[in-house]
Amino acid sequence: MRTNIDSISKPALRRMPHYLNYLYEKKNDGVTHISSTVIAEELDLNPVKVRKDLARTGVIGKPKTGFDVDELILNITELLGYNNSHEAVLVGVGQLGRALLSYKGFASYGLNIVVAFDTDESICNRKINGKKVFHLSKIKELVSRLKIRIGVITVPAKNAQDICDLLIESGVLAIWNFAPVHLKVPDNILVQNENMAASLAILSQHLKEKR
Amino acid sequence: MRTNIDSISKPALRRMPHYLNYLYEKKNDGVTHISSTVIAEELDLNPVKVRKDLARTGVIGKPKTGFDVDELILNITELLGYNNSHEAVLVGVGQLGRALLSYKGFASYGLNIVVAFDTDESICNRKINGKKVFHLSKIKELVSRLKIRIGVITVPAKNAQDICDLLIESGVLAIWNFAPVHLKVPDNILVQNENMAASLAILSQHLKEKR
DNA sequence: TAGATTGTTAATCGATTAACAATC
DNA sequence: TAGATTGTTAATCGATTAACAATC
Repeated sequence: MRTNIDSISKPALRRMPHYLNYLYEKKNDGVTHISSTVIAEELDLNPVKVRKDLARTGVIGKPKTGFDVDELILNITELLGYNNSHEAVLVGVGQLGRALLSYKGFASYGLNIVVAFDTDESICNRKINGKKVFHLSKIKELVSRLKIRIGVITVPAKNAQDICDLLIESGVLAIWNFAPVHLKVPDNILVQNENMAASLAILSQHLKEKR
Repeated sequence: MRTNIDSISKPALRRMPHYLNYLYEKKNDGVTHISSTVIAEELDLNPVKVRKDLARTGVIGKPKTGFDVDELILNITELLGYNNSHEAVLVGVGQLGRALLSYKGFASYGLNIVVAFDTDESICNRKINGKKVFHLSKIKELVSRLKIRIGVITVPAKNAQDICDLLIESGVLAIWNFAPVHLKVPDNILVQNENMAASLAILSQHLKEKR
Protein backbone atom coordinates (compact mmCIF):
# COMPACT_ATOMS: atom_id res chain seq x y z
CA MET A 1 0.00 0.00 0.00
CA ARG A 2 1.13 3.54 -0.77
CA THR A 3 2.33 5.32 2.38
CA ASN A 4 0.26 8.39 1.54
CA ILE A 5 2.44 10.83 3.40
CA ASP A 6 -0.02 13.71 3.59
CA SER A 7 -3.13 11.71 4.30
CA ILE A 8 -5.81 13.79 6.00
CA SER A 9 -6.45 13.10 9.68
CA LYS A 10 -9.60 11.26 10.62
CA PRO A 11 -11.03 14.02 12.83
CA ALA A 12 -10.42 16.54 10.08
CA LEU A 13 -12.09 14.28 7.55
CA ARG A 14 -15.14 13.92 9.78
CA ARG A 15 -15.47 17.69 9.99
CA MET A 16 -15.50 18.14 6.23
CA PRO A 17 -19.15 17.24 5.71
CA HIS A 18 -20.06 19.81 8.37
CA TYR A 19 -18.19 22.52 6.53
CA LEU A 20 -19.87 21.48 3.33
CA ASN A 21 -23.37 21.70 4.80
CA TYR A 22 -22.60 25.05 6.27
CA LEU A 23 -21.10 26.39 3.06
CA TYR A 24 -24.15 25.34 1.06
CA GLU A 25 -26.35 27.22 3.52
CA LYS A 26 -24.20 30.33 3.14
CA LYS A 27 -24.11 30.07 -0.64
CA ASN A 28 -27.88 29.86 -0.54
CA ASP A 29 -27.91 33.12 1.39
CA GLY A 30 -25.89 34.71 -1.39
CA VAL A 31 -22.59 34.76 0.50
CA THR A 32 -19.58 34.49 -1.83
CA HIS A 33 -16.68 34.83 0.59
CA ILE A 34 -16.31 33.73 4.17
CA SER A 35 -13.61 33.90 6.84
CA SER A 36 -12.39 31.01 8.96
CA THR A 37 -13.22 33.15 11.98
CA VAL A 38 -16.89 33.28 11.09
CA ILE A 39 -17.09 29.59 10.23
CA ALA A 40 -15.37 28.73 13.49
CA GLU A 41 -17.78 30.85 15.48
CA GLU A 42 -20.90 29.44 13.89
CA LEU A 43 -19.80 25.81 14.05
CA ASP A 44 -18.31 26.12 17.55
CA LEU A 45 -14.79 25.27 16.42
CA ASN A 46 -11.39 26.79 16.97
CA PRO A 47 -10.51 29.20 14.13
CA VAL A 48 -6.99 27.82 13.69
CA LYS A 49 -8.45 24.35 13.38
CA VAL A 50 -10.79 25.59 10.68
CA ARG A 51 -7.93 27.25 8.81
CA LYS A 52 -5.87 24.08 8.93
CA ASP A 53 -8.81 22.02 7.74
CA LEU A 54 -9.54 24.39 4.89
CA ALA A 55 -5.86 24.40 3.94
CA ARG A 56 -6.23 20.64 3.42
CA THR A 57 -8.78 21.29 0.68
CA GLY A 58 -6.20 23.19 -1.33
CA VAL A 59 -8.16 26.43 -1.31
CA ILE A 60 -6.06 29.50 -0.51
CA GLY A 61 -7.69 32.23 1.55
CA LYS A 62 -7.10 35.94 1.13
CA PRO A 63 -6.34 38.07 4.19
CA LYS A 64 -9.21 40.46 4.94
CA THR A 65 -11.49 38.62 2.49
CA GLY A 66 -11.45 35.02 3.63
CA PHE A 67 -12.22 32.03 1.42
CA ASP A 68 -14.20 31.72 -1.79
CA VAL A 69 -17.33 29.78 -0.92
CA ASP A 70 -17.78 28.15 -4.32
CA GLU A 71 -14.18 27.07 -4.42
CA LEU A 72 -14.44 25.51 -0.98
CA ILE A 73 -17.63 23.66 -1.92
CA LEU A 74 -16.00 22.36 -5.07
CA ASN A 75 -12.84 21.18 -3.35
CA ILE A 76 -14.50 19.61 -0.33
CA THR A 77 -16.95 17.79 -2.59
CA GLU A 78 -13.96 16.50 -4.53
CA LEU A 79 -12.05 15.61 -1.37
CA LEU A 80 -14.99 13.64 -0.01
CA GLY A 81 -15.46 11.83 -3.28
CA TYR A 82 -19.08 12.94 -3.59
CA ASN A 83 -18.68 13.27 -7.33
CA ASN A 84 -17.57 9.82 -8.30
CA SER A 85 -20.40 7.92 -6.70
CA HIS A 86 -19.64 4.63 -4.99
CA GLU A 87 -21.93 1.70 -5.54
CA ALA A 88 -22.75 -0.44 -2.56
CA VAL A 89 -24.74 -3.50 -1.57
CA LEU A 90 -26.73 -3.90 1.59
CA VAL A 91 -27.19 -7.15 3.48
CA GLY A 92 -30.06 -7.59 5.90
CA VAL A 93 -33.42 -6.15 4.90
CA GLY A 94 -34.92 -5.63 8.33
CA GLN A 95 -36.25 -2.37 9.74
CA LEU A 96 -32.94 -0.59 9.57
CA GLY A 97 -31.97 -2.09 6.23
CA ARG A 98 -35.25 -0.93 4.74
CA ALA A 99 -34.77 2.56 6.10
CA LEU A 100 -31.31 2.82 4.61
CA LEU A 101 -32.54 1.44 1.28
CA SER A 102 -35.30 4.03 1.24
CA TYR A 103 -33.16 6.96 2.25
CA LYS A 104 -32.70 9.30 -0.71
CA GLY A 105 -30.03 11.37 0.96
CA PHE A 106 -27.09 9.04 0.36
CA ALA A 107 -26.90 10.00 -3.29
CA SER A 108 -25.59 13.42 -2.36
CA TYR A 109 -22.96 11.73 -0.22
CA GLY A 110 -21.71 9.74 -3.17
CA LEU A 111 -23.22 6.48 -1.97
CA ASN A 112 -25.52 4.46 -4.14
CA ILE A 113 -26.93 1.25 -2.73
CA VAL A 114 -27.73 -0.72 -5.85
CA VAL A 115 -28.98 -4.06 -4.56
CA ALA A 116 -29.82 -5.74 -1.28
CA PHE A 117 -29.63 -9.28 0.03
CA ASP A 118 -31.49 -11.30 2.61
CA THR A 119 -32.08 -14.93 3.46
CA ASP A 120 -35.80 -14.51 4.01
CA GLU A 121 -37.43 -15.84 0.83
CA SER A 122 -40.54 -13.74 1.37
CA ILE A 123 -38.60 -10.51 0.91
CA CYS A 124 -36.51 -11.67 -2.02
CA ASN A 125 -37.23 -10.58 -5.57
CA ARG A 126 -39.15 -7.59 -4.32
CA LYS A 127 -38.04 -4.01 -4.76
CA ILE A 128 -37.53 -1.38 -2.10
CA ASN A 129 -37.09 2.15 -3.32
CA GLY A 130 -36.38 0.69 -6.74
CA LYS A 131 -33.65 -1.56 -5.40
CA LYS A 132 -34.06 -5.25 -5.89
CA VAL A 133 -33.66 -7.66 -3.00
CA PHE A 134 -31.87 -10.89 -3.89
CA HIS A 135 -31.39 -14.07 -1.97
CA LEU A 136 -28.09 -14.13 -0.10
CA SER A 137 -26.92 -17.05 -2.20
CA LYS A 138 -26.57 -14.67 -5.15
CA ILE A 139 -24.25 -12.27 -3.39
CA LYS A 140 -20.87 -13.48 -4.59
CA GLU A 141 -21.92 -13.59 -8.20
CA LEU A 142 -23.53 -10.16 -8.17
CA VAL A 143 -20.94 -8.28 -6.13
CA SER A 144 -18.07 -9.50 -8.24
CA ARG A 145 -19.90 -8.96 -11.52
CA LEU A 146 -20.90 -5.41 -10.59
CA LYS A 147 -17.47 -4.77 -9.08
CA ILE A 148 -19.03 -3.42 -5.90
CA ARG A 149 -16.54 -2.17 -3.35
CA ILE A 150 -18.77 -1.22 -0.41
CA GLY A 151 -20.92 -3.50 1.71
CA VAL A 152 -23.48 -2.30 4.23
CA ILE A 153 -24.22 -4.74 7.04
CA THR A 154 -27.63 -4.48 8.72
CA VAL A 155 -28.06 -8.06 9.88
CA PRO A 156 -28.40 -9.22 13.50
CA ALA A 157 -25.18 -9.27 15.50
CA LYS A 158 -24.86 -13.04 15.47
CA ASN A 159 -24.74 -13.20 11.65
CA ALA A 160 -22.59 -10.15 11.06
CA GLN A 161 -19.19 -11.84 10.99
CA ASP A 162 -20.31 -14.45 8.48
CA ILE A 163 -21.80 -11.81 6.22
CA CYS A 164 -18.65 -9.76 6.59
CA ASP A 165 -16.50 -12.71 5.50
CA LEU A 166 -18.81 -13.33 2.58
CA LEU A 167 -18.62 -9.71 1.47
CA ILE A 168 -14.85 -9.69 1.60
CA GLU A 169 -14.71 -12.98 -0.28
CA SER A 170 -16.89 -11.38 -2.93
CA GLY A 171 -14.42 -8.54 -3.37
CA VAL A 172 -15.76 -5.75 -1.18
CA LEU A 173 -13.04 -3.42 0.19
CA ALA A 174 -14.94 -1.34 2.73
CA ILE A 175 -17.70 -2.27 5.12
CA TRP A 176 -20.24 -0.03 6.79
CA ASN A 177 -21.28 -2.01 9.83
CA PHE A 178 -24.49 -1.33 11.73
CA ALA A 179 -24.37 -4.54 13.74
CA PRO A 180 -23.15 -4.18 17.31
CA VAL A 181 -20.16 -6.51 16.96
CA HIS A 182 -16.49 -6.13 16.33
CA LEU A 183 -15.74 -7.55 12.90
CA LYS A 184 -12.48 -9.33 12.25
CA VAL A 185 -11.10 -8.37 8.84
CA PRO A 186 -7.76 -8.46 6.99
CA ASP A 187 -5.55 -5.38 7.19
CA ASN A 188 -6.47 -4.00 3.79
CA ILE A 189 -10.22 -3.94 4.48
CA LEU A 190 -11.82 -0.97 6.23
CA VAL A 191 -14.65 -1.39 8.68
CA GLN A 192 -16.59 1.72 9.58
CA ASN A 193 -18.80 1.03 12.57
CA GLU A 194 -22.00 2.98 12.94
CA ASN A 195 -22.17 2.98 16.59
CA MET A 196 -25.54 3.94 18.02
CA ALA A 197 -24.77 2.36 21.38
CA ALA A 198 -21.69 4.53 21.74
CA SER A 199 -23.69 7.66 21.02
CA LEU A 200 -26.28 6.65 23.55
CA ALA A 201 -23.53 6.04 26.09
CA ILE A 202 -22.47 9.64 25.78
CA LEU A 203 -26.03 10.95 26.03
CA SER A 204 -26.63 8.85 29.08
CA GLN A 205 -23.42 9.98 30.74
CA HIS A 206 -24.41 13.61 30.21
CA LEU A 207 -27.74 13.04 31.90
CA LYS A 208 -26.07 11.21 34.75
CA GLU A 209 -23.84 14.21 35.36
CA LYS A 210 -26.93 16.41 35.56
CA ARG A 211 -28.24 14.92 38.76
CA MET B 1 -22.37 22.22 37.43
CA ARG B 2 -20.26 19.77 39.39
CA THR B 3 -16.69 19.63 38.10
CA ASN B 4 -16.75 15.85 38.08
CA ILE B 5 -13.03 15.38 38.56
CA ASP B 6 -12.83 11.77 37.50
CA SER B 7 -15.21 11.90 34.57
CA ILE B 8 -14.55 9.13 32.08
CA SER B 9 -12.97 10.13 28.76
CA LYS B 10 -15.17 10.15 25.69
CA PRO B 11 -13.16 7.59 23.73
CA ALA B 12 -13.18 5.26 26.71
CA LEU B 13 -16.92 5.70 27.11
CA ARG B 14 -17.47 4.86 23.44
CA ARG B 15 -15.53 1.64 23.87
CA MET B 16 -17.65 0.47 26.78
CA PRO B 17 -20.55 -0.84 24.70
CA HIS B 18 -18.04 -2.87 22.67
CA TYR B 19 -16.67 -4.50 25.79
CA LEU B 20 -20.19 -5.22 26.94
CA ASN B 21 -21.17 -6.94 23.68
CA TYR B 22 -18.03 -8.96 23.76
CA LEU B 23 -18.46 -9.95 27.40
CA TYR B 24 -22.02 -11.12 26.78
CA GLU B 25 -20.75 -13.30 23.97
CA LYS B 26 -18.12 -14.79 26.23
CA LYS B 27 -20.55 -15.33 29.08
CA ASN B 28 -22.75 -17.14 26.61
CA ASP B 29 -19.84 -19.43 25.83
CA GLY B 30 -19.58 -20.24 29.52
CA VAL B 31 -16.48 -18.14 30.16
CA THR B 32 -16.35 -16.82 33.73
CA HIS B 33 -12.98 -15.05 33.79
CA ILE B 34 -11.12 -13.21 31.10
CA SER B 35 -7.83 -11.36 30.80
CA SER B 36 -7.34 -7.90 29.35
CA THR B 37 -4.80 -9.44 27.00
CA VAL B 38 -7.39 -11.68 25.40
CA ILE B 39 -10.00 -8.94 25.17
CA ALA B 40 -7.43 -6.65 23.59
CA GLU B 41 -6.46 -9.24 21.03
CA GLU B 42 -9.98 -10.07 20.00
CA LEU B 43 -11.18 -6.47 19.81
CA ASP B 44 -7.99 -5.18 18.16
CA LEU B 45 -7.13 -2.88 21.03
CA ASN B 46 -4.02 -2.21 23.05
CA PRO B 47 -4.00 -4.32 26.23
CA VAL B 48 -2.98 -1.42 28.47
CA LYS B 49 -5.86 0.60 27.08
CA VAL B 50 -8.22 -2.22 27.91
CA ARG B 51 -6.86 -2.46 31.46
CA LYS B 52 -7.29 1.26 31.98
CA ASP B 53 -10.81 1.14 30.60
CA LEU B 54 -11.73 -1.80 32.81
CA ALA B 55 -10.21 -0.06 35.80
CA ARG B 56 -12.74 2.72 35.20
CA THR B 57 -15.57 0.27 35.78
CA GLY B 58 -14.33 -0.35 39.32
CA VAL B 59 -13.72 -4.04 38.76
CA ILE B 60 -10.40 -5.30 40.11
CA GLY B 61 -8.59 -7.94 38.12
CA LYS B 62 -6.56 -10.77 39.58
CA PRO B 63 -3.08 -11.49 38.22
CA LYS B 64 -3.01 -14.80 36.33
CA THR B 65 -6.81 -15.02 36.37
CA GLY B 66 -7.99 -11.81 34.80
CA PHE B 67 -11.40 -10.21 35.36
CA ASP B 68 -14.69 -11.69 36.46
CA VAL B 69 -16.99 -11.57 33.44
CA ASP B 70 -20.23 -11.17 35.38
CA GLU B 71 -18.77 -8.41 37.49
CA LEU B 72 -17.63 -6.54 34.39
CA ILE B 73 -21.01 -6.91 32.73
CA LEU B 74 -22.72 -5.62 35.84
CA ASN B 75 -20.47 -2.63 36.28
CA ILE B 76 -20.38 -1.59 32.63
CA THR B 77 -24.16 -1.86 32.44
CA GLU B 78 -24.35 0.37 35.49
CA LEU B 79 -21.75 2.79 34.12
CA LEU B 80 -23.63 3.13 30.84
CA GLY B 81 -26.90 3.68 32.63
CA TYR B 82 -28.59 0.78 30.86
CA ASN B 83 -30.50 -0.05 34.00
CA ASN B 84 -32.30 3.15 34.71
CA SER B 85 -33.94 3.53 31.32
CA HIS B 86 -34.19 7.00 29.82
CA GLU B 87 -37.41 8.07 28.19
CA ALA B 88 -37.17 10.01 24.97
CA VAL B 89 -39.33 11.66 22.35
CA LEU B 90 -38.70 11.59 18.63
CA VAL B 91 -39.51 14.42 16.25
CA GLY B 92 -39.92 13.77 12.52
CA VAL B 93 -41.70 10.58 11.51
CA GLY B 94 -40.13 10.09 8.08
CA GLN B 95 -38.30 6.98 6.90
CA LEU B 96 -35.54 7.25 9.44
CA GLY B 97 -37.87 8.31 12.26
CA ARG B 98 -40.06 5.29 11.60
CA ALA B 99 -37.07 2.97 11.58
CA LEU B 100 -35.89 4.29 14.93
CA LEU B 101 -39.39 4.06 16.38
CA SER B 102 -39.63 0.46 15.24
CA TYR B 103 -36.21 -0.59 16.42
CA LYS B 104 -36.54 -2.89 19.42
CA GLY B 105 -32.87 -2.80 20.29
CA PHE B 106 -32.78 0.55 22.06
CA ALA B 107 -34.44 -0.91 25.13
CA SER B 108 -31.30 -2.83 25.98
CA TYR B 109 -29.34 0.41 25.64
CA GLY B 110 -31.53 2.09 28.21
CA LEU B 111 -33.38 4.21 25.69
CA ASN B 112 -37.13 4.18 25.48
CA ILE B 113 -38.77 6.36 22.87
CA VAL B 114 -42.23 6.89 24.30
CA VAL B 115 -43.91 9.23 21.84
CA ALA B 116 -43.24 10.87 18.49
CA PHE B 117 -44.19 14.15 16.88
CA ASP B 118 -44.73 15.35 13.35
CA THR B 119 -46.47 18.21 11.60
CA ASP B 120 -48.04 15.98 8.96
CA GLU B 121 -51.66 15.54 10.07
CA SER B 122 -52.00 12.29 8.13
CA ILE B 123 -49.45 10.57 10.37
CA CYS B 124 -50.69 12.01 13.65
CA ASN B 125 -52.74 9.98 16.10
CA ARG B 126 -51.48 6.77 14.59
CA LYS B 127 -49.22 4.34 16.36
CA ILE B 128 -45.86 3.01 15.22
CA ASN B 129 -44.50 0.07 17.17
CA GLY B 130 -46.99 0.95 19.87
CA LYS B 131 -45.77 4.53 20.11
CA LYS B 132 -48.30 7.24 19.44
CA VAL B 133 -47.53 10.04 16.99
CA PHE B 134 -48.78 13.45 18.11
CA HIS B 135 -49.01 16.73 16.29
CA LEU B 136 -45.97 18.91 16.91
CA SER B 137 -48.15 21.50 18.62
CA LYS B 138 -48.54 19.11 21.56
CA ILE B 139 -44.81 18.73 22.17
CA LYS B 140 -44.28 21.27 24.92
CA GLU B 141 -47.18 20.05 26.98
CA LEU B 142 -46.26 16.38 26.68
CA VAL B 143 -42.51 16.65 27.15
CA SER B 144 -42.82 18.73 30.26
CA ARG B 145 -45.62 16.63 31.71
CA LEU B 146 -43.74 13.38 31.12
CA LYS B 147 -40.48 15.01 32.26
CA ILE B 148 -38.68 13.72 29.16
CA ARG B 149 -35.00 14.56 29.07
CA ILE B 150 -33.94 13.21 25.66
CA GLY B 151 -35.08 14.40 22.25
CA VAL B 152 -34.33 12.56 19.01
CA ILE B 153 -34.32 14.76 15.91
CA THR B 154 -35.09 13.09 12.58
CA VAL B 155 -36.52 16.05 10.69
CA PRO B 156 -35.09 17.57 7.50
CA ALA B 157 -32.01 19.75 7.98
CA LYS B 158 -33.84 23.00 7.42
CA ASN B 159 -36.22 22.41 10.34
CA ALA B 160 -33.76 20.90 12.76
CA GLN B 161 -32.72 24.08 14.58
CA ASP B 162 -36.34 25.12 15.21
CA ILE B 163 -37.18 21.67 16.55
CA CYS B 164 -34.07 21.75 18.66
CA ASP B 165 -35.07 25.08 20.20
CA LEU B 166 -38.54 23.75 20.84
CA LEU B 167 -37.20 20.64 22.55
CA ILE B 168 -34.95 22.67 24.81
CA GLU B 169 -37.77 25.05 25.62
CA SER B 170 -39.83 22.01 26.58
CA GLY B 171 -37.19 20.91 29.05
CA VAL B 172 -35.10 18.38 27.17
CA LEU B 173 -31.47 18.18 28.32
CA ALA B 174 -29.85 16.02 25.65
CA ILE B 175 -30.45 15.80 21.93
CA TRP B 176 -29.66 12.96 19.57
CA ASN B 177 -29.43 14.66 16.22
CA PHE B 178 -29.74 12.79 12.93
CA ALA B 179 -30.14 15.93 10.80
CA PRO B 180 -27.00 17.04 8.96
CA VAL B 181 -26.75 20.46 10.60
CA HIS B 182 -24.83 21.97 13.44
CA LEU B 183 -27.29 22.80 16.19
CA LYS B 184 -26.79 25.88 18.35
CA VAL B 185 -27.59 25.10 21.96
CA PRO B 186 -26.89 26.54 25.41
CA ASP B 187 -23.86 25.24 27.30
CA ASN B 188 -25.75 22.90 29.57
CA ILE B 189 -27.44 21.00 26.73
CA LEU B 190 -25.70 18.10 25.04
CA VAL B 191 -26.01 17.44 21.34
CA GLN B 192 -24.92 14.05 20.11
CA ASN B 193 -24.69 14.07 16.33
CA GLU B 194 -25.26 10.85 14.47
CA ASN B 195 -23.08 11.53 11.60
CA MET B 196 -23.62 9.25 8.63
CA ALA B 197 -21.94 11.65 6.25
CA ALA B 198 -18.78 11.59 8.35
CA SER B 199 -18.72 7.81 8.33
CA LEU B 200 -19.16 7.79 4.58
CA ALA B 201 -16.34 10.28 4.24
CA ILE B 202 -14.00 7.83 5.91
CA LEU B 203 -15.19 4.93 3.77
CA SER B 204 -14.76 6.97 0.65
CA GLN B 205 -11.28 8.09 1.65
CA HIS B 206 -10.25 4.50 2.19
CA LEU B 207 -11.40 3.53 -1.29
CA LYS B 208 -9.65 6.54 -2.79
CA GLU B 209 -6.38 5.40 -1.23
CA LYS B 210 -6.88 2.00 -2.81
CA ARG B 211 -6.42 3.19 -6.39
C1' DT C 1 -2.15 53.32 5.97
C1' DA C 2 -4.47 50.51 9.64
C1' DG C 3 -6.55 46.50 10.71
C1' DA C 4 -8.59 42.17 9.73
C1' DT C 5 -7.43 37.81 8.39
C1' DT C 6 -4.39 34.32 6.66
C1' DG C 7 -0.84 30.60 7.20
C1' DT C 8 2.86 28.63 10.00
C1' DT C 9 5.72 27.56 13.81
C1' DA C 10 5.82 26.43 18.63
C1' DA C 11 3.42 25.09 22.99
C1' DT C 12 -0.16 22.52 25.07
C1' DC C 13 -3.23 18.97 25.91
C1' DG C 14 -5.30 14.47 26.14
C1' DA C 15 -5.08 9.88 24.91
C1' DT C 16 -2.34 6.00 23.79
C1' DT C 17 1.40 3.04 24.46
C1' DA C 18 5.77 1.38 26.61
C1' DA C 19 8.18 -0.07 30.61
C1' DC C 20 8.13 -2.37 34.80
C1' DA C 21 7.36 -3.53 39.60
C1' DA C 22 3.74 -5.98 42.32
C1' DT C 23 0.97 -10.06 42.83
C1' DC C 24 -1.41 -14.22 42.52
C1' DT D 1 8.53 -21.51 42.54
C1' DA D 2 8.00 -19.57 37.78
C1' DG D 3 5.32 -17.15 34.85
C1' DA D 4 1.23 -14.87 33.44
C1' DT D 5 -1.25 -10.96 34.30
C1' DT D 6 -2.38 -6.86 36.79
C1' DG D 7 -2.00 -1.80 37.80
C1' DT D 8 0.80 2.37 37.58
C1' DT D 9 4.25 5.57 36.28
C1' DA D 10 6.72 7.55 32.49
C1' DA D 11 7.35 8.34 27.43
C1' DT D 12 5.23 8.99 23.08
C1' DC D 13 2.08 10.44 19.81
C1' DG D 14 -1.35 13.07 17.40
C1' DA D 15 -4.43 16.69 17.46
C1' DT D 16 -5.63 21.09 19.18
C1' DT D 17 -4.64 25.65 20.39
C1' DA D 18 -1.65 29.78 21.15
C1' DA D 19 1.45 33.10 19.32
C1' DC D 20 2.82 35.82 15.64
C1' DA D 21 4.76 37.35 11.30
C1' DA D 22 3.05 37.98 6.48
C1' DT D 23 -0.37 39.99 3.51
C1' DC D 24 -4.14 42.09 1.36
